[in-house]
Amino acid sequence: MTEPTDRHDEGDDLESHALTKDRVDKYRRVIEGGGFPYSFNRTHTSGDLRAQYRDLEPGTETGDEVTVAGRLMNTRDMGKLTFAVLSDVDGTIQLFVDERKLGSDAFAAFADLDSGDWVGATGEVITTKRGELSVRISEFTLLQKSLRPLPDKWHGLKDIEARSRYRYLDLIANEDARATARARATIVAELRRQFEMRGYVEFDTPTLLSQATGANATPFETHHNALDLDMSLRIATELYLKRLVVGGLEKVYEVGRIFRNEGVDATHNPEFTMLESYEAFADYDTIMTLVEEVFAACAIAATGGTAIEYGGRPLDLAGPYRRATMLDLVQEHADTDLDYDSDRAALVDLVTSHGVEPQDVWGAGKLIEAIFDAVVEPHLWDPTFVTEYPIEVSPLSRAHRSKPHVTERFEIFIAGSEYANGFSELNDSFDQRARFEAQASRKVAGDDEAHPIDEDYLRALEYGLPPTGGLGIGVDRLVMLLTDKHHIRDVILFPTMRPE
RNA sequence: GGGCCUGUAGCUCCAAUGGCAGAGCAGCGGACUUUUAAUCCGAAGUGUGUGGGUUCGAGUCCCACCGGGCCCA
Repeated sequence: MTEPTDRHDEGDDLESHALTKDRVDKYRRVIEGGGFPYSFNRTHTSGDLRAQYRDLEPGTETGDEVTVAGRLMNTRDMGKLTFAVLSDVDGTIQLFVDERKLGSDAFAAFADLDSGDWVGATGEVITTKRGELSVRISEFTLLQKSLRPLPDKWHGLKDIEARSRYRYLDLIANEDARATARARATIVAELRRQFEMRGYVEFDTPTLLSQATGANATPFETHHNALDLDMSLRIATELYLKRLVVGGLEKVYEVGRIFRNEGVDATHNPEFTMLESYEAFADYDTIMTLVEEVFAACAIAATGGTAIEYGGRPLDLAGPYRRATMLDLVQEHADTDLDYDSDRAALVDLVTSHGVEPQDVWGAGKLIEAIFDAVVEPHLWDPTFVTEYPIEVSPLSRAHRSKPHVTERFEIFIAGSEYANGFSELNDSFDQRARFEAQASRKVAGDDEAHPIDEDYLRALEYGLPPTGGLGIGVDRLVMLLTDKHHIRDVILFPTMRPE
C-alpha cells in the first residue's frame, strides 16, 4: 500500500495521476464558480422512499416530488437516459435521469459527475418498466467532489489490511461492513437497555490510573507531566465499580474501553470494550441467569432470534445454559481422577502431557486451569457456564460457600471461546488482603501479570462491600459471535495498526 | 518469540521450467430513452512493497528491511 501513502504525502500528486486529474479539474471549476453548498435539504432517504412506496406497479408515476441526497455509486448511461445509483445512510435509490425532463445542459452536467461524488437531486417518484423504484430528477446539485476513484463496484475492497486501514472505503464499498458496524451499535444499545431495565446505572470510572488493577494483564504506561507521575491505562473497571457499590450505588455498570499491552491477533486488539456490572445482594447464580437473559436478548436484537450460525455451525443462545464445574469438565475431557488435593507431580505430568510447560509457581489450581484451557475449552461449542474456578487463579472472587480450593466464579464459553466472566465478589477485606499478598509473592517469583496490592481498594472494602455479584462481558467477542465474524478487526472500526 | 504463506494498474485477479508484464472492472472517446455488474465499438494508459545480490536476462532465485495473513508458544 505504498501508492496511497505517497499520494497522501504529496498533495499535488492528485493532479499528476490520470485517474484523479480530471476530478481535480472539475473540483476547481466548482470552486471558481462559487463553491459547494454548506447544507442541503433532503426530504427523503432511500429507506423512507422504499417504505413509503412499497409494491408500486412497474411504470408508475406517483406525481410526488421528493429530494434525495447521497453518494453517486454507479451510472448506466443509455444515451439520452441515464440510470444512476445513489447511496445514502439507508441503502440505495435509483436516479432516473431523463434528458427531456432535465434539459440538455443539466443532462450534460450530470454526465460530468464521477462515481463517489456527493449529489442531491429533486424529482418525481416513479417506477421503471422493470419496476425499480426511482426518482426521475428535474434538478440536481453537486454537494462535494470525490477526488479519488472508488474501489471496484462489484468486487469491492477485499484486502483485510486496506479494509481496516481505510475503513471509510470499506464502508463505502462493502455493504457488510456497514451492516456489521450497525450490528455492533445495536448490540451495545441492547446491552445498555438490558441493564438499565434491571435498575443498573452506568457510571464512568477512570481510564488513567497510577496503578492498573482488576485483572492480570500488562498495562500501557504513560506519564503525567504536571504531576510528574507515571500512570497506566486501565486494564479493567472492576475495582472502581466495586468502590461505587461500597459507596451505596448498589447496581452499577460501565461499557468501557480497556487497554492491555499485549499481542495482536484474531481475537485480541490492544484496546477493546468490556461491559462490567456489579449488583449488591446478588451472588454468581443470579449473575449466570442474568447472562443467559442478556445474551439471548442481544442475539434477538442483532439477528432476530436466538438460533444463530457461527462459522457455518448452528448455535442456540436461548437459556438456560449448561452449568458444569471446571474440575468435572477436566476430569471428563482429560479422562483423569486427579483433583485439587492430588499430588503436584501427578498434575504436572498431566499438564506436560498436553503440551503445556508448567511454571514453578503454579499450584494445583493453576495446573488444573491449564489443563482446562488445553483440553476442555476448545470443545465447548454450546453455551456453557464453567463454574468453581480455583482460588489460586481468582484473586477477586469469593471463596465457595461449601467447597474448598474453589471460588464462586464462572466463565461462559461458546463456540470454543470465552465471552464473560463473573463471580460472587470477594467482600472480606482480610481475605482480599491475603489474596493480594499471595499475588504479590507470585510477582516476586517472576509472574509479571500477577495482581498488584491495591491499598486504596482494601481501604474501601474495610468500610464494607455488601454481598455482590459481578460480571464482565467481552463486547467485541460478543459482536463477533452475533455477526458471524472471526477476526476482531471485523468488529472494531479502527483497529490498532502499525502506521504506514 | 518460532514456523508457514503473502505484497503485481485505482479495485479484483492471471503471468510453465528465470525469457518483451496481462485481463476484467474503473477511467477516456463514440453509439444507444427503461438499465440493474447495462450492452456494443474504439483508443489509450498505468504497475511487480523497499534496498541489495546472483544472472546475458529477475514479478519469478538469494539476502536484508517494511507491511499483511495463518498456525504455534
